[in-house]
Amino acid sequence: MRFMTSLRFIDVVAREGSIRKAADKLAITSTALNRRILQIEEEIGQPLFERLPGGVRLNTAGEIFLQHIRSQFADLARVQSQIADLSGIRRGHVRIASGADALRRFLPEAIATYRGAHPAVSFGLARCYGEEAEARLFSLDADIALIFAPIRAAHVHVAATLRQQIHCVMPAGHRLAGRDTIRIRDLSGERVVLPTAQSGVRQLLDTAFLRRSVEPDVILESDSFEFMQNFLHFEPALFFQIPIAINAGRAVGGADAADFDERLVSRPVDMADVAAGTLHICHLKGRVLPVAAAKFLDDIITGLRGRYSDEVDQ
Amino acid sequence: MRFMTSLRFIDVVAREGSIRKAADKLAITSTALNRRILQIEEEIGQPLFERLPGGVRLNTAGEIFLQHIRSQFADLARVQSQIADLSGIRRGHVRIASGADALRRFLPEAIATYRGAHPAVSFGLARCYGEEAEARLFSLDADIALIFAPIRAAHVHVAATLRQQIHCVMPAGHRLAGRDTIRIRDLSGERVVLPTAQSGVRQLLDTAFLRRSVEPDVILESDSFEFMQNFLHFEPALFFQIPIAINAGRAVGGADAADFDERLVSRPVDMADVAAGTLHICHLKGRVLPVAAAKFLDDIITGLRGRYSDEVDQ
DNA sequence: GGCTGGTGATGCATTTTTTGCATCATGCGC
DNA sequence: GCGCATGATGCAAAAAATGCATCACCAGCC
Repeated sequence: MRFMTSLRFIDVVAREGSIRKAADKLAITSTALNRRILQIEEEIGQPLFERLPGGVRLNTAGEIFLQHIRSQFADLARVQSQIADLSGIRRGHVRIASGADALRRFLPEAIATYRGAHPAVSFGLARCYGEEAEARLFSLDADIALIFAPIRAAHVHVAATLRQQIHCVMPAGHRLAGRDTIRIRDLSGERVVLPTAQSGVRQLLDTAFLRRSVEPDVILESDSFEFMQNFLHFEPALFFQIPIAINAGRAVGGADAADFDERLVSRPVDMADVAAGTLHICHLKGRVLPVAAAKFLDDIITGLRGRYSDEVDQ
Repeated sequence: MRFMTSLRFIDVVAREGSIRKAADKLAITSTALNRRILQIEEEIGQPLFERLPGGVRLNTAGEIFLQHIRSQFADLARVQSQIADLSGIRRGHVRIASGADALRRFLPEAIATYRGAHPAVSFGLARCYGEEAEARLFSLDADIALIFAPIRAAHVHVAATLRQQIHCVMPAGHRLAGRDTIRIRDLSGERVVLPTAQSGVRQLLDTAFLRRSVEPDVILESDSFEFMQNFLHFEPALFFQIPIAINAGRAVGGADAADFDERLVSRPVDMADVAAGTLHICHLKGRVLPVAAAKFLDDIITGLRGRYSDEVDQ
């Protein structure tokens, strides 16, 4: 879009914090970029950046204007996708910010299914924790966010929630594998593998450990569920996931979960010990999503309701 | 705003229905304008106009895109007003679409009061009937609408309502001037002056006449309240208004309404005959108004609540 | 105190883009 | 069929954006 280049430039300058660096990134000279910015500032009637010896930084007016620019871009994308939709083929690009839980099985399957119906739609996925996911919604770098943690910011609209009980995953031969449910007191002294402190699963577990005064033997912390799961093949230990991370939305069980690692079993942690967490499926409040994103959002919500019925709220 | 000229051009072409006419209006040649449009269509990837022998007309994609353009302009205005507000002085331009009722006394006073506090804010007023006012909100040609009629469109957000009983205005010496309230049956055969059929007041009256099988002697129809009121000085007749049109929001009475024409008196029409109408104060649903418009809206609503207390709803 | 390495701003020549004129092709109304 | 309107296009002139070289400024550092 030719007529938005100057605006895109401002966005890049703001992100880079320097006109010269931004010019490099944009493959133009710093002087051309500088003059575009000066021109826009003149048209606005006020400077948007404060000039520091080490570069530039947005002032308050700039912050307001940048937010406007980003919303314009997002809205243009929506309009383009809507126009493309007129010709029958659904086009577009859907940007998702997701925690590590949903991207294991659920999102790959959901995206593949959607792309089966609409091959012209492309996807972008950023793996991040709740707070960053919310920030991405706000800066319009993401259309949809899947957050397994409480929602902090008021600008986030929760389109649907999915209650998820924490499950304990262990080697098939583990002494706790015979239980139907796992109690927190069973974990005392057990070797456990935990997600990092920012993770929603970890926060629920930490609360439970504290409340029951249980101190497990934490032998590994990681932000990668895949790594932790593979680790269990080499050293017997317990680790924790929510159902959606274990198999793409089907009921959790032993043998019937075909795509789940056969050498591992998962057992729910007793609800009396650990409260169920909530997966929030969100977008930015007040925003009209592009057609592709809106339909994808619909699809995953109806898909989840079909599989989880009771646990999905809207 | 240099970077939006092409978009503004599209808006003008769409309104004019012809590239050449639009080019005249924009003081450029038709070829330059034509090429700008071709360029944008190429960037979008689809034509926005269909070419007819007598000019151009938006196609579906064009309709979508034009709506986007208008919302961009409105949003830019909001951003500019917000940025200007940073410097302490409130600037901006508020565009109001109002029926003839509110612009008699209420709006002039409200605008003057507001401008007393914020002299850098300018106003635009378009007098129109309900349906057009709603269209103006939608096309972003108006920020705020005051409509004394039922709201038809779903895209209109009603920020506040004001119930208004219809009053009958007549020369001080009229035989009905002695009554406390006017009954519809009193009007049978009386000479009356009525607003045009699109007016909310007229619609309420027509319903009442029909229901009570009363046929007054309609000697004049007009869309100008001022004209009708002045007419009463030359030929005794009855005409009808709502309180807000008679005096800028104060209780309606005889002598205490100082700014009301002294040779005329107004009496409420009995509520058993004519239902009270509703003045709707609205803006476009989902839209964030510019600072100046938002504050003005607040002001008039709180102002009305102060005067009318009971009849104002939010 | 001066030097270095970074920043954004500016004058001037060059390149790219936009504009205007003249003209063409087309379709409606009389 | 003619007149008159429309939008599209080739080509030269005007305008705008760009790139180069350079200036002015500031922080950190020796």
